[in-house]
Amino acid sequence: MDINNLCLGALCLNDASGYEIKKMFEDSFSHFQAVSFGSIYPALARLSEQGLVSFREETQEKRPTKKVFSITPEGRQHFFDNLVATEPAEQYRSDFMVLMMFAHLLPAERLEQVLQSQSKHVEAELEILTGISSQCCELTPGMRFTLEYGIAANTAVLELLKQRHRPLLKEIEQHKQQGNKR
Amino acid sequence: MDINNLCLGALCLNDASGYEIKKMFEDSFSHFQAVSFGSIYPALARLSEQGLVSFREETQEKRPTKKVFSITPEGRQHFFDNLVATEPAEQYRSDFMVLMMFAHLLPAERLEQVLQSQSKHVEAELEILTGISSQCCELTPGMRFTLEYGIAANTAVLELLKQRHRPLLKEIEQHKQQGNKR
DNA sequence: ACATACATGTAAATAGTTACATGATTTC
DNA sequence: GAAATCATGTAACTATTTACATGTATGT
Repeated sequence: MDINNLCLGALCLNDASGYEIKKMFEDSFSHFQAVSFGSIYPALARLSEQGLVSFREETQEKRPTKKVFSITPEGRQHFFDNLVATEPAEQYRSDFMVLMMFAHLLPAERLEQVLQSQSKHVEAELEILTGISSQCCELTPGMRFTLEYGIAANTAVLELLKQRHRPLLKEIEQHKQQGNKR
Repeated sequence: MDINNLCLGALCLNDASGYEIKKMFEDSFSHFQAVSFGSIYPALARLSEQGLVSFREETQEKRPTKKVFSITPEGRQHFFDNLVATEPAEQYRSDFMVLMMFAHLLPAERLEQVLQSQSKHVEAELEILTGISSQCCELTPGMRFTLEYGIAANTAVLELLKQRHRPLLKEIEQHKQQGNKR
């Protein structure tokens, strides 16, 4: 799903400025989609040209004037058509996994750091997800499901990380010594 | 981790041609790193220029001649330095999650398809991972860990998908009707 | 005084993918 | 006769990020 449709999706939920869309993404979508100002603003300009969104300028006291975008009926239809045609593809890119593939080349202290850092990262993710889940009551069932999904995956890998942390370090040290002997 | 270092990593495990590196990636790394011929061949050319890999041409009967690359001691050092400095970052991009965020906009049949397709996808992934795990005995402990990690995550979400599939469809239909009444 | 939050936007750089070009051999 | 596997490589395209440019207000 590209940035244009992601912006339309965000505007389906609420009217918002480019800046606010970025925040919406950081809060709700950041776990599975990335966006930056450099892609949001050009996308909103394109969508506006195509008549898929409209905007009004809102002057604020003590804050810069902002452009608040609304999705138009055509925009809604466009988003809907695209959504229905979107295949549920996924991709997971992980340098952590690459590091583990080559764990036998890493110094023991570095490996220790890597595992610790990964655990912290997964724990933090888990806290954010459970936080949203408990704080927000106005979520759609689908949104609630995305949270459950993230919690399930992260809980499982966190348990694995805790269980296997120490044994793994030992196994890898043993493996290194076997390699040296031969 | 960029394509240059990924190629060095592959060549750390075995001498290989560009074509074979692609296959190695498809077999072992595809779950967490993507590569294509369009990036591998230029990368090998660059690495060769920099003296980080060397190659010999191997003529084969009934097969095209291939360039078999080997990592040089400098290449090994370069890979090692980069590996130690690599932060264990991760990113997960998912159109499935986007679809679920907007599940209340999807027709019931399409939502059904999406959930089914996701389950199939996770099941397939799980089969591949358990297959590698049981067939290969010569894996390093780190490599074995990456398999365990993938299996843990996929098992957890598959269970969730199975458990929540039917109830979720109902909840979303209810939510749609509530929205219409208001 | 410095960082962060608010707010919009552009341009260069990056890093890849997709498609193309070429061609033998084997399997269905 | 078509599709898949083996094999290398280039070039155009795409989509994005990063950095820059500009400015106010608030908190530390």
